[in-house]
Amino acid sequence: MNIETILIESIAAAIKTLYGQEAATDKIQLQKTRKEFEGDFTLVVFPFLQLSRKRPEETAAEIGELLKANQPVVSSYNVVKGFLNVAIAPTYWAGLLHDIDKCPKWGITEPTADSPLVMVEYSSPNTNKPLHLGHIRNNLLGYALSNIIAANGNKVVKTNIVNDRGIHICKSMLAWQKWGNGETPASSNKKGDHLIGDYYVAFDKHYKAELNELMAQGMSKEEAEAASPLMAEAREMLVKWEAGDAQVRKLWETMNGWVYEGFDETYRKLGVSFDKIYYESDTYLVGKETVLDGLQKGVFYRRPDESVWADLSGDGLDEKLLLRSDGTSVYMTQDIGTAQLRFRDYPIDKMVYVVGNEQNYHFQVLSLLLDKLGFSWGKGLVHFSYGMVELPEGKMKSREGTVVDADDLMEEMIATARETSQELGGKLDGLTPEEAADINRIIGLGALKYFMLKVDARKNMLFNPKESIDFNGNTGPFIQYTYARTRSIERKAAEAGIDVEAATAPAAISEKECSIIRMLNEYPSVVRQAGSDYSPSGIANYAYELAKEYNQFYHDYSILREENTDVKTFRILLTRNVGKVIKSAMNLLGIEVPERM
RNA sequence: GGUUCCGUAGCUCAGCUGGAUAGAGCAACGCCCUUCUAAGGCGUGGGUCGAGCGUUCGAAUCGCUCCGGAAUCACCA
Repeated sequence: MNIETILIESIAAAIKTLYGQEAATDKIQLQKTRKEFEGDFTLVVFPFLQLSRKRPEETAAEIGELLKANQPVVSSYNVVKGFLNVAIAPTYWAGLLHDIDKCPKWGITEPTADSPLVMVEYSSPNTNKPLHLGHIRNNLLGYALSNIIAANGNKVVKTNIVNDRGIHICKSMLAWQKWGNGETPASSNKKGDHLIGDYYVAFDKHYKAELNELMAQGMSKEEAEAASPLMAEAREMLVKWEAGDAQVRKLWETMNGWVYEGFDETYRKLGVSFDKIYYESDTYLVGKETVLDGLQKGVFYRRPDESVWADLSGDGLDEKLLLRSDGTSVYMTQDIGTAQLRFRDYPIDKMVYVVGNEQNYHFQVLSLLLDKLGFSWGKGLVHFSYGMVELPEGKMKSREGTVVDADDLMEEMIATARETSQELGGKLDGLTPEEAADINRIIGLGALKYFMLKVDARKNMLFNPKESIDFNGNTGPFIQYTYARTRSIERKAAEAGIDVEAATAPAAISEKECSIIRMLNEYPSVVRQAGSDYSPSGIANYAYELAKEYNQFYHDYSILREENTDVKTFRILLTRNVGKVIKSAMNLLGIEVPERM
């Protein structure tokens, strides 16, 4: 039983004894005692004044006195106004540290055979351009979220839906045909996704030139867009693609293949992965079938022009198009098809979509539609809606060339980590160049990942490329640095032949040590909270608080040079578990942690 | 216009199931490397928590009304 439960039960008993009435347990709220006061936990007594009919100070003192008398883990108490601060016996904290040490996966709940299956969709790229800053936020959030959900005892399937068909990819294909001269990733030594992205830009450039020319001949913008031969060719290509034209399909497969190789490299570098990838080229026809099926069942209706609609006015929403009058599918149709396929593949209990908040309305509609179509998880689907990453100039605009490329950004972060460690001097002495490079990679990406994850996902966040991401203060590297210190202490303790297992509770434990153990004790509930709130930032901020607390401890107390053997081994035990929890928290976030730095 | 989300220090952000004097980091200014890793520690300055009203013993936190910003409301994806 954890310490908070023990206290709450004792307090309930104390109130019963003192005032002869039961207090609702949810009224008994314990919080961490603020730093400026003495004690570990604080009880707010205001809610019990009606029962006690006494002044707050008196009430608090009475409860405190009874607690101290009846509950051995309570070593002392003090009262400030209506706040009862109770201190927990250091021996209790010492015992708790041993318990935590014995638990290799502290805070983590492993799934069992009958745990619910949660599918998490994230990333969802288009195959016509490389990944950018916005995708980085998406990928990091999606991956971290999957880990957090899994750590709460769920089976998790990470999935990615690749938008591999449509007019956008035809544009790249057409441009490559026209101006590519057979260029390949190998021939130009360029990542496949970047190569395709370049042709997408090339199309846009030629298309614009064409429009300008047509407008110079006296056409309006709309007329020019309708008359553009280039766009007509792209549309024609899409029709051929849908008809299964062998040549177009061949080109499509080749070029998408290049893109996937590029994406794989980016994903690998970012450290994210998927259990199952779906392609819209496979799901959009299923979506069409599912919609027609729904039409038969009377869930949807057909208009005179043959288009198919869902009427959601009963749910406070509008009418929504599902199939165009020419029978082709729209975005929503594809998502329905993807859902259908997934449901065939897995016994999904809950579906989580990691998609930007610009699509809030889309997912509101999707949830209703899936429910109407009979998907058990439709109503309860979670749209994990995250905010945009903004630049100081505002949103990223590919047309204005303000897009921050994912690969470039990662490289820059690693380069900055390298420069920083060189400036600091002597940091990576005695390591092979490979080891040093790996540490720089871990630190550079750690800075990037933590920067993205520590912010509440719902909020729009600002990224200033010019100021680049910090390595000091509330950052990934600070936490990694603290971890590296704990590992260094452990290594030295092992060299000295100290048996940490044999640590016994020393006669006295400092307040700082108790406070750190209290934080370690909190970890399971932090993980649980993050799981129910879908909040990677909760874990991130906890990891920082813990690292900060340990850093202060590290600075103010000697560990290895401590003379008292009991105290020394106890502090090493503390260190070991701080390291364990930091590592666990960072792993949940998808951030690696270096053994030294 | 309808809907949803966001407004906390100069900047980037925590805190929000109501609780004590609102916290970090960055930036500025001091101090601390003969001591287990200075990517560190300590200190100083910096706030009408967008505004108002309400609920209550108590509001950054809950409710309502404004103000400011973002997203969305396509036979685009």
